[in-house]
Amino acid sequence: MTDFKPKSEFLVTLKERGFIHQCSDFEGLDALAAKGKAIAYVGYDCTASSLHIGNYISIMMLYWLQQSGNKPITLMGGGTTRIGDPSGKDETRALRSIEEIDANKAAIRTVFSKILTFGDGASDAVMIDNADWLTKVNWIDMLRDVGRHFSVNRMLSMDSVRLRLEREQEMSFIEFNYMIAQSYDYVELARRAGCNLQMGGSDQWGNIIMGVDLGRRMGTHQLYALTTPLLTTASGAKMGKTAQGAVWLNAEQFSPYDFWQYWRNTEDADVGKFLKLFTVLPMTEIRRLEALQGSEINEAKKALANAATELLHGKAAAEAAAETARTTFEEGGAAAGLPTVEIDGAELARGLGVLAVFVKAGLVPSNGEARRQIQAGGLRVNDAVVGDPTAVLKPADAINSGAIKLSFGKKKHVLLRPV
RNA sequence: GGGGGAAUGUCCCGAGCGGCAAAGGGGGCGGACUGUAAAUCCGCUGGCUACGCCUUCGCAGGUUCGAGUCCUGCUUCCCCCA
Repeated sequence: MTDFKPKSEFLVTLKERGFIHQCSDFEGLDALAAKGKAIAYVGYDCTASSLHIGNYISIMMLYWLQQSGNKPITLMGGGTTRIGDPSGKDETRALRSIEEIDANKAAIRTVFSKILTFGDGASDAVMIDNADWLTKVNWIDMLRDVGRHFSVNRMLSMDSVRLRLEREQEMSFIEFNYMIAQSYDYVELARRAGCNLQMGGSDQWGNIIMGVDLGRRMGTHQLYALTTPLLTTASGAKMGKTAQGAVWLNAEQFSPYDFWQYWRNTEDADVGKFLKLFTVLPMTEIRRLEALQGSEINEAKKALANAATELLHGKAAAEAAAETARTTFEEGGAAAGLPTVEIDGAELARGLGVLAVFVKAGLVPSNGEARRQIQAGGLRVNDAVVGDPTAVLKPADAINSGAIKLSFGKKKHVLLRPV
C-alpha cells in the first residue's frame, strides 16, 4: 500500500492522514471513489450505551468519504450484537438482553449526526439496522442460500476462531456464526443500498473479507474492504483507556471537559498522528504543529484538544473546556467550568470530614484510599495539601465563587458547591 | 467410563511448612523531576465509626485453640487412558 498512489480525493486524504491499514483492491476502490460512486458502511455493535474513541476513527473515515462526495452508511448492529463478535476477545462475553441492546442502540445513534450529514441526497448518510433482516431469516433458507458458500475449514483458520482454539479457550456455536452474519450483512447492504465498501478496524479484516467473498459467490457487484490500523499510544498502551475507563463519545458519559483533557494529555510522539486522525484541520496546519519541539508541543496539544472537542461536542463546548483548562492549569485558579458536585449546606455547616468529602466528590473510591492519598500528599483542598486525615471542612472554606475546590493529584479537580 | 491436575487479594499473572490481610511481578494511582508529555526514581495498591474491628484464597460442610494450607462432598476447567 505504501507504493500505491491514489488519485481519488477520498483515498488521498485517508492515506495522508494515516487511516489505511489494508485494502482488498486499491486501484478498483480508487476508481470508484474518484467517481463519487463509493457507498461504504461501517458496522457498530450495540454492546455499550456509547461509542468510544476506537469507533471514532471509523466515523472519521465516513466523514472523509462524505466530504469527497461518496455515500456513508452507518449500520447499527441490532441483530449481530445478539450474537456477539468473538474477534479479539479471549472469552465469550455475557450475552446481552434484547432490551439492553435496543437501549444501547438508541443511545449510540445520536453521535453520528454530529459528524455526518444525514438525508436523502446522493452523498447523504443513511442509518440502517441489521436487525431488520437478521431477525427475520429462516434457518433452512439461510443454510441453503448462504451457509453453503462457507467453508468450515476456512472459518477455522480465521484469526478470531483459530486463536481461541489454539489457546484452548471455549468458543460457542453462536459466536462461530458471527462472521456469517456479518458477511451476510454486507451482501444484504449491497443489494438494498448498493453498498460496495466495508470499512473497520484491522481486527475486522477477516470478517470483512469474508463478506467480499460471499458477495462474489452470491453474485453481487464487486465489493471492497478497507481497514484502519489498530491504534496504540507511542508507549504501547491501547488507546482510549483512562483511569475512569473508556473514552466515550456521549457527553453524558464522558464530559466535553474530560474529552478535551484526554487529548491535552497526549504523549508527545502521538500528537501528529492524532491530529491527522481525529481532527479535520488542514494538513498544512498539522505539519506546522507537528514540527514544534520541546515545550512548544503543548501548543499542538491544545490545538488537538480544541479541534477534536469542537468536532464532536461543538465550538461552545470546546471553548468552555479550553477556558476551564486555562484558568485551572495555567493560573492555578478554581474555574467555574470544573466538574461540580453539590452538597447539603446544612451538612457542611456541621462540618464534614475530609475523607468523606473526597469520597463524596467521587475523586477517590473509599475512605481508605483517601487516607492513603493523604499519606502520599495527593489530596488538596483549595490547592493546599491535606496533611491531616481528621481535618474538617466548614462553610468558611468556600472561596470566592462560593465553592470549595478539591484536587486529587495534579489533574483531577472538582468544585464542591453547598446548596 | 477410568486416572491425574487446577481454581488465590473480583484488573491480570502468580508464590504460599496449619498462625495470613497473604511473597513477587505486570497494570493502575499518588509523589519527585518536567512542559497537564515520555523516560527515570520513590511511595501506595481489601473495607470500616481505624493504636482496634470486619470481610477475603471456586462452593458447602468438617477436623483444629487456630485453615488459603488438612479431610468430605459439589461446581467449573485442563491433561492422560478407553
